[in-house]
Amino acid sequence: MSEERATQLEQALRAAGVRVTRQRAALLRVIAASDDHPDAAELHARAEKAGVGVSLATVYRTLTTLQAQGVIEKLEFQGEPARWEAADQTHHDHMIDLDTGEVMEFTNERIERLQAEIAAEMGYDIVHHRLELYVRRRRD
Amino acid sequence: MSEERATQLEQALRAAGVRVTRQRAALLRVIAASDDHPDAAELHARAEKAGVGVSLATVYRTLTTLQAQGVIEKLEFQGEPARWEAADQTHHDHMIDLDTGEVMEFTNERIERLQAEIAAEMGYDIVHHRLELYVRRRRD
DNA sequence: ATGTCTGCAAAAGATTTGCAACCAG
DNA sequence: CTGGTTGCAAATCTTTTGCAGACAT
Repeated sequence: MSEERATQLEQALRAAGVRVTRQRAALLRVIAASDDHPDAAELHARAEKAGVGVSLATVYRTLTTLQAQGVIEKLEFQGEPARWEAADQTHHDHMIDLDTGEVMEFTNERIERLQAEIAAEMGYDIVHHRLELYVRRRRD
Repeated sequence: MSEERATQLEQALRAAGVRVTRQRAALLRVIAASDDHPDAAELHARAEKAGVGVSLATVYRTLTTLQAQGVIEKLEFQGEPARWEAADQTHHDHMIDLDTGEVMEFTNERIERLQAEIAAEMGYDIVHHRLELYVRRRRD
């Protein structure tokens, strides 16, 4: 399933004039198989574990390329290296548990709408936004 | 006005057991006098321009200290060095013009409430959050 | 007096880049 | 074949830190 998704993306990349190298194909699969939010070093480790040699420099370059192609999204949580996630899901924001480091996803249509309204009122269009809730489990 | 604010903060710092050195007093004034969102290098430059010698290392250390005291807040916009702002204003979020780099502030009570509701529904309390709108001026 | 702060220079951590060899289309 | 890619190592950029001397209280 994530395997076919990866293959599907390869077509799109080639169509966009981006060469599908051994390294890129591997990273595409590693990302498609990840349901968490790995950083560059972690993706590098997973590719190696999958038996594909890739340099860390190439991992960074590939991430930038895939982001430009709209295949992945970059997440920058407070004070940690950037993390990445597949961009095929529907839009969502993140909630980070400060105690466990766990990252959860959520969506709220009303917030999205309000944001657009605020920008519009001030004469702007939103290109993208970032909403992160840093939380702690409620203890009662 | 920002001058008295700075003096006022010095009292609070001393009361909290934080020594008010020449460097800290200067940075306090530079920050109180800034209505934009300067980064460490910029604050360093402004302090120097004000005639107070401070090392960049001390600027960083001081910013961390002032943040811990709740005097300033750290802003981390996409891919730029961290910026800082005085924490005396009421809470607000930021809107960044991608073309000009201009940073604007806004507040929306409804969004704040919705965020709290979302966290509560999932069993969490919000410690702090980050909402940034990356925008482009609407052209019609 | 004394424990906190500072400056300097070196270190650290994440990410980027120059260049020669390599390989996808 | 040939220009886009890669690996390596070095460079960059921001921020942090060890240490010895300086200073606020």
